[in-house]
Amino acid sequence: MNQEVRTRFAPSPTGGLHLGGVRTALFSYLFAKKHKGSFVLRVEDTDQNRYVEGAEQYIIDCLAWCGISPDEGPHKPGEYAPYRQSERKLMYKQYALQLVESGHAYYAFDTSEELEKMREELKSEKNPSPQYDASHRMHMKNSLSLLKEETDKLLQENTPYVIRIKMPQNEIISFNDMIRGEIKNEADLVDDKVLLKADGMPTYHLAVVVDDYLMKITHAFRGEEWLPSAPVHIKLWEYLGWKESMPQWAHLPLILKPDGNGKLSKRDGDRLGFPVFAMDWHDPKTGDTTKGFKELGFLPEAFINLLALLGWHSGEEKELFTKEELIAAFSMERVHKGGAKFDFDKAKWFNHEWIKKLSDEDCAALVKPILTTKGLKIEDDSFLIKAVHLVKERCVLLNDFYEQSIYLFESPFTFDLEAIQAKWTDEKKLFFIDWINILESLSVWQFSDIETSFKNLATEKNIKPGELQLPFRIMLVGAKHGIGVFHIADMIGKEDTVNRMKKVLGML
RNA sequence: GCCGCGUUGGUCAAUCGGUUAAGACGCCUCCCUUUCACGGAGGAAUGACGAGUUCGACUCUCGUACGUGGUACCA
Repeated sequence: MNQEVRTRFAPSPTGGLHLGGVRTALFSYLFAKKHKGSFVLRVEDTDQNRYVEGAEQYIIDCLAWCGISPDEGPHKPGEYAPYRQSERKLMYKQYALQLVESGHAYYAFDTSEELEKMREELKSEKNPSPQYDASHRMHMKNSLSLLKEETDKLLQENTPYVIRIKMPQNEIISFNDMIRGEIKNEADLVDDKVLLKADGMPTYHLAVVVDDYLMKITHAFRGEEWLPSAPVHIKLWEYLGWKESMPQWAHLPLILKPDGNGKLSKRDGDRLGFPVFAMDWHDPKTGDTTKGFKELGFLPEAFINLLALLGWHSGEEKELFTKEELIAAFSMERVHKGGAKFDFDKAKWFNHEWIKKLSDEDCAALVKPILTTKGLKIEDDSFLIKAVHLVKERCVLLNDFYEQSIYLFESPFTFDLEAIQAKWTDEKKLFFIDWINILESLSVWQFSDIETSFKNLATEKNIKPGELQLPFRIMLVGAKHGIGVFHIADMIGKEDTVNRMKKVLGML
């Protein structure tokens, strides 16, 4: 069977897009592209209580930023539209009813109070979470326990109901996971999950099966947290008569918090000072903004690169991959089973490497808006490109370019005079006075002439050039950091160089 | 509680029965640079535990421990 590979990313639009979500999307994308297939975005908005305004567009924006845009989705309808589950509401009901008719599902009329009462009464130390399953369903109010006339009457009276799957008894449900191999579950241990809610919306369980079938999904990737409900989905595929078309499942390992154990949450990011969302998320309900990798100064190339290496490994020593290289190298056999702790230091290392790989021109284009919003005036793009070239290797995040290059654009306001005064002498002062005269007489202002005149004069005055470089640096930068001093002088020009020198000389 | 999944240095990880158990991040030392980085050279640091299979086990099997996920009319 040479059918086209189709994978999907199916998030629910309830808030910011988590690292783990992006990685699931990334792996689905890489797998699809590796096999020349399609990657679909399906919005799982079946819980109307959790719907958050703007979250869907935000997800689309995040994927676009990462460079893993879906081939089909609500924003780009293909032949399986609509891609929003709320808009497919009516389709699900017919399948739920089909299941009732074939005896694999049933109506349940229990109110939430009754369910709660059942759980409360059955709860014991040995069984802290009683389930709605074969052992109890005949004691509940449903079309299995009720007479047919009673059920019909309730339905005619428009009594609210849900449709639940009737899980089989004495059966081992097994399936093959692409990452974990054969997974077995005892059907008796799985409860009769709700398929169709009282509001007519499907639950995830029904919707994921129906949509994966209708959208011809061939490989379904999702987080490990779905493993326990997989048997329900397997039975659904079977009961609906679609078993031959069931996608291959892959349950991805979790991304864990760096300290301790457990799933990485937004709270961990806040606590430990790093983002968890791909891009800034503005919560319309609380008005809060949560920082994203993009706004912190990450490159999308670095972001997907680091995510790909969290749970997957090529087997070779190479760690830096472009998206195309990831597509070429990706394989499910090399995806890990165990969860990976997120390491922000390593994440920053990836970004640093990617910044160094970026061309000066491309880098400058990304840096320009950052510098201008922080108040720097950039009149000349070629100057910016030169500046970027000079400071690039010391910037880990795009935002670092501001403090690493500000002295190329503006004169410093504060000076670390102590650093000069510690070893200051009259001879050194005379040196700078004489050197200013020489610099002012230079007809051409260029790196090599500046450096040569500096060294020649130092030799002439019998002072070690190194002893003079630190004071010179403080005059130009204000502090003990930055690129080579003669490069700075070259960049800021004769007038500015001399002015900065005179200003500090006057302070000593 | 029950069920599922997992477990190689601090972290990411290679190894698909035989190696001195790679490499990267981070950390430490030194060199380069009289700034800060980059770069270079070194260093410390790993198979949860117990059985079994085998000539031989990090690799296979079982058990234990630990961790984690699930146990909703949320996904």
